[in-house]
Amino acid sequence: MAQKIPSLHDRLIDCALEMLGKGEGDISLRAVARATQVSAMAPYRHFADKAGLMAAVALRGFALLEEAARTADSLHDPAEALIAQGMNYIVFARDHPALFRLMFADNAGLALPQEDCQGAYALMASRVHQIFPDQAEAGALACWGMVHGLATLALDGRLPPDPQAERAALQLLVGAIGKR
Amino acid sequence: MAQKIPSLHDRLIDCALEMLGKGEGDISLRAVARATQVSAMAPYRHFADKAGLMAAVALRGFALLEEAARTADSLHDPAEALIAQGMNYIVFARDHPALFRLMFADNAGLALPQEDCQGAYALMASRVHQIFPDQAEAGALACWGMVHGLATLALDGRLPPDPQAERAALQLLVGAIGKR
DNA sequence: TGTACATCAGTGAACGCGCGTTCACTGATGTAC
DNA sequence: TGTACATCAGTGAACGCGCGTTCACTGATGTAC
Repeated sequence: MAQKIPSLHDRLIDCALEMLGKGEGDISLRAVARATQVSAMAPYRHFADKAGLMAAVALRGFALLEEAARTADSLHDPAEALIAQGMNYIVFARDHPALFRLMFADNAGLALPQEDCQGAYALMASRVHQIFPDQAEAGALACWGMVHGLATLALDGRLPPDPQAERAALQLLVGAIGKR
Repeated sequence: MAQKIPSLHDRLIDCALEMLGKGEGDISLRAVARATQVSAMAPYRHFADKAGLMAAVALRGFALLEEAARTADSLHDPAEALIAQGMNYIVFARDHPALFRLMFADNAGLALPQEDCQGAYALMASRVHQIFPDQAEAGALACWGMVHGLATLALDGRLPPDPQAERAALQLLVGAIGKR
């Protein structure tokens, strides 16, 4: 069977992801082209402009984040599953700081289709709904907010890396929601 | 009595704050100099480099944030005071998006003295301690995380502006902490 | 009081840089007849 | 089967831009004697 040769379109995204993975914060279109061993102009065959490429990269990021959330969600106990989701969210951010930042960079700039960015959130909201249907909306916002805040603070060097402390904070919220 | 004439040092900071207030995200050193009606080189008389000026601006931001927290903290009921602090934190971010982003931009870059950035957090932590001494640490992290996360998500256009929803999320956490 | 000198805040021209993007092009591949 | 043409992916030189920063300078103010 024929080996699938990735198109330049996909290779550019892969290279950009890899560069972000190496911690380079601001990546330029030219640098991505360079890393892909292609001329500076080649990306324009596949993306309208730099923002187009970055949007595609961010979408891949959201898919990865959703995957991480789905893995965590496989736990049986609902509260444990919710907490695991949250912890994975934070781990994802720590593991892919530059990508995470790109994904949540001011939405107005990239204008991604909303439904593609909400997989992880939807999973979280559905667990909250299961545990505490009375205040599902506030609970989901609370969870997402806390988890996203801890992730952001960690990336910005405002928190000592201490998963136990983060888990304790999450448990406080989830446990409290569950026990009311 | 002599009118105090602000030095260029202070005027540069003021101008930078004003530019950030107008929503300009990335401000260049040259642009600040231009706005202050001074040559591109003049800032170097007062700051070692661009990072030096930005650090000074960020510090002013932290002072403003602490002030906002202090105002909110004057409420009598401890839980109400804590919630008000959190709401003011979010309001501050919405009112000064570019400044807020600068303040929390990757700490490694600016290297601000830690104690000058923690006024608002300390106030929050002390209320949490008052309400729930048993788990003061996890509670403080939970509160800060949630509030910072909601603020960040709001700035990045991920949340519809809905203070009631944010308050409900906060109440869920604070109420739960208080009632255990 | 006058003079000589040091300090200080700000100027203005210039540097080198990497960037996003434009332009006209080349050569390979597909397709109609 | 051959030929003529269109399409497509990629090249490479060049553009204009704003940036942070350097450099040598100017002119005003303070200070020692």
